[in-house]
Amino acid sequence: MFRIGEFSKIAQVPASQLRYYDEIGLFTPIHSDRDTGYRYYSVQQLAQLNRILALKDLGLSLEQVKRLVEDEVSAEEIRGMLTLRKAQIEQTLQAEALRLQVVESRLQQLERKGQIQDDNVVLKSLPAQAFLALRHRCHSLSETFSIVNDIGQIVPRQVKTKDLGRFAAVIHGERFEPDDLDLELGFLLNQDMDIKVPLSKDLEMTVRELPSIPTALTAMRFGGPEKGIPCYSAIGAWAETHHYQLIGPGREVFLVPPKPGHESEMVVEIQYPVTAIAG
Amino acid sequence: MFRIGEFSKIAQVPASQLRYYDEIGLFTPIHSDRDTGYRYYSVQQLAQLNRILALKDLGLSLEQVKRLVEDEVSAEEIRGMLTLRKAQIEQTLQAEALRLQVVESRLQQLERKGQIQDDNVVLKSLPAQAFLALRHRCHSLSETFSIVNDIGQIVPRQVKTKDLGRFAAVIHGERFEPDDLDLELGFLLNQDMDIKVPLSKDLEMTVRELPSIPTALTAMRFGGPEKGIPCYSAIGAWAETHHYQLIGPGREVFLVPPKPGHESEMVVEIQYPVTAIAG
DNA sequence: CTTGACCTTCAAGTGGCTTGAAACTCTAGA
DNA sequence: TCTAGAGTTTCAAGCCACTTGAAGGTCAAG
Repeated sequence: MFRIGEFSKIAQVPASQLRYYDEIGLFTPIHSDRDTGYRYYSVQQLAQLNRILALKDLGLSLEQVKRLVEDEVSAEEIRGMLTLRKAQIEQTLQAEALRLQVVESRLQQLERKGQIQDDNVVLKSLPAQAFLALRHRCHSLSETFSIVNDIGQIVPRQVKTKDLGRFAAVIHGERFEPDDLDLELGFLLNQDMDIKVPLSKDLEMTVRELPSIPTALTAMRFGGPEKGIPCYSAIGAWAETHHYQLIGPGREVFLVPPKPGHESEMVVEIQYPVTAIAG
Repeated sequence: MFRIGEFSKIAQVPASQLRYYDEIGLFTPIHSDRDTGYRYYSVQQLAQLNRILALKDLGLSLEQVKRLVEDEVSAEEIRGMLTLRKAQIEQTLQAEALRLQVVESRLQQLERKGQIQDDNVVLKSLPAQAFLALRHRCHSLSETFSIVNDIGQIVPRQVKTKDLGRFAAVIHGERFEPDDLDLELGFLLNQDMDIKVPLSKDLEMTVRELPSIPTALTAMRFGGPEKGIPCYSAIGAWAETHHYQLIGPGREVFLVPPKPGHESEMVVEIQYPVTAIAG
C-alpha cells in the first residue's frame, strides 16, 4: 500500500491527476481512510492505471476510457470506437502535415523576403445554394455591364428582399477573354423556389442549384475587374505551391456591389473549387 | 458595413467567436454603436480576420497571434516562433503516427482474438539516479540470495532511511543463465553521496550514477523470479511489433521487496532502455 | 406599427487538469 | 514522548478558446 505521493512517483503521474481521477470516479484508491481522508493505492492498481493511461493515450476522452474500463463493453463497440479514433487520427495527421507545410513555406518566405504574402487566399467549404441566373455568352464588356444592370433593376422587383441573396457570377469560359465571356449572372437565393424571370424578349433567368464545394480556394478583390488579376494569380500560386488543382468553374460573389460612381469601393469574393493532388 | 451576423456568415466564423475576439481585444469591429452596443464590421476587416485565422491555424495561441498582428514583431522573433512551432508540429506528427500504429494493432488484435493483451508494457522516461551497489558474478541462485540478504541487512544501518531508495538490480549479462549471472545489486539513493559500504572482507559496495534512460520499456512482475519470463517476453514482443530495439542492460526495481514466507507478494518493475529503429 | 429576426450583456459550462491556501497527519530523529 | 518538516486533505479558482442560454433591447420589412 502506497500513499498518493509514492504511488504517483512510481507511476510517473502527478498526484493532482490521481486526485482528479478519484474525484471523477475513473480511478479510485483501494482504500481511503475514514478519518484522515488519506488515499492508499496498491501495486496491483498500477496495472489498472497503466491500462487507463494507455487508452487515454490513444486520444480517447476520459468518459470513453471510463466506459471501457468499468462497463463490460462489447468487442463490437470497442472496434467502433477504435475505428472512429483511427479516422480522427488520420485526419489530424493530414492537418498537421499541412500545417507543417505552411509553417515551412512561411519560414522560406521569411528567408527570402522578410514579409509574408498571399494571406488573402483562404481555403473554405461552401454549401450548395440556389441561384437565379442567366447564362449568356457576352462579346464585349459593355454588353456584360448592360445585362448586369438589367438584372439589378428587374430581379429585386420579382423576389422578396428576404429571399434575395447577393449578386454573383459563375465563370464558365476556360480562359478570360473580354470579348468572349461565357458567364452565368444573377442572384443567390436564401430559399429554394421555382420561378422564372424574363429579362428581355429572348432572355430568361432560371433557378438552379449551385453545387456545394467541399474545398474552395477563395480570395477577396477590392475594386473593379481590373483589380482581379493579382487575386487570380494569388489563387493560382497558392494552388501550385500547396499542390492543389482547380477542378471547375470559378465564381464571383459580390459582397459590396458596385454603385455608379463608386465602383472602386466594390468588394468581390472569388471562389474556385479545388482538390488536393495525391502525393 | 455589416452587422455581426452577416459578417460571420461571409467569414464563416461563428458570431460568438467574433464577440469573444472583441472581448479579448484581438479583433474589434471598426465601429460599435454607443447606444445599442451593436458591432459593425467592414469588408476590409475580412482580410484582417483572415490573417488572424491563418496564424491561429498554424497552431499559435491567441496571445501569440495578438502580438503578431498588433505589435510590430521583428522578423527574427517571427522566425523563432515559427521554428518552435515547426518542432512542435513535427513532434505531434510523430506522436499521432505512433497512436495510429497502436490503434491499428489493437484493431488487429480484436480481429484475431477478441481481447487486448500486453497492456502492462509501458514506455517511460527515467531520470538518472544514484545507486549504491555491488557488481558481482554469481554462480548460483543461492549465492545471489545470500548477497541480497546481506545487502538488505547491512545497508539500512549505514544510510539514513530518508536517503535510501528502493532495492534494485542491473542485469549485465547478455543471456539469462542462473549459474552465471553478472549482476549489480544494491539500493537506489534519493541523494547523491560519497560513501562505501563493506559487505565482507573482499566485497565492497560503491556509489555510481545510473544514467538516465530517455525511453525505457517497463513491465511489472508480480511474484518471484519464476514470474519473470512472461514479462521479458512481453517487453520483447512489444519492442518487436513497435520496431524498438533494446540498447543496454536491463534493471529491476523492487517496489514491494520479498519478505520471508511472502515471496509471492513481491512486485518488481523491469526496465529496459530502448531506441526506435528508423523506418 | 407590429412582428420576428437580430443583437446585446452577463453568467455558466466545457475538458483535463494545475496551482494555491489553510488546515490536518504522519514519521524520523532527538 | 515530543517536534519539525514532509506529506496529505479539501476547496476554490484558474487555464484555453470558446459555446450555450437567459433576459432583454434593436432593427427593418410588410
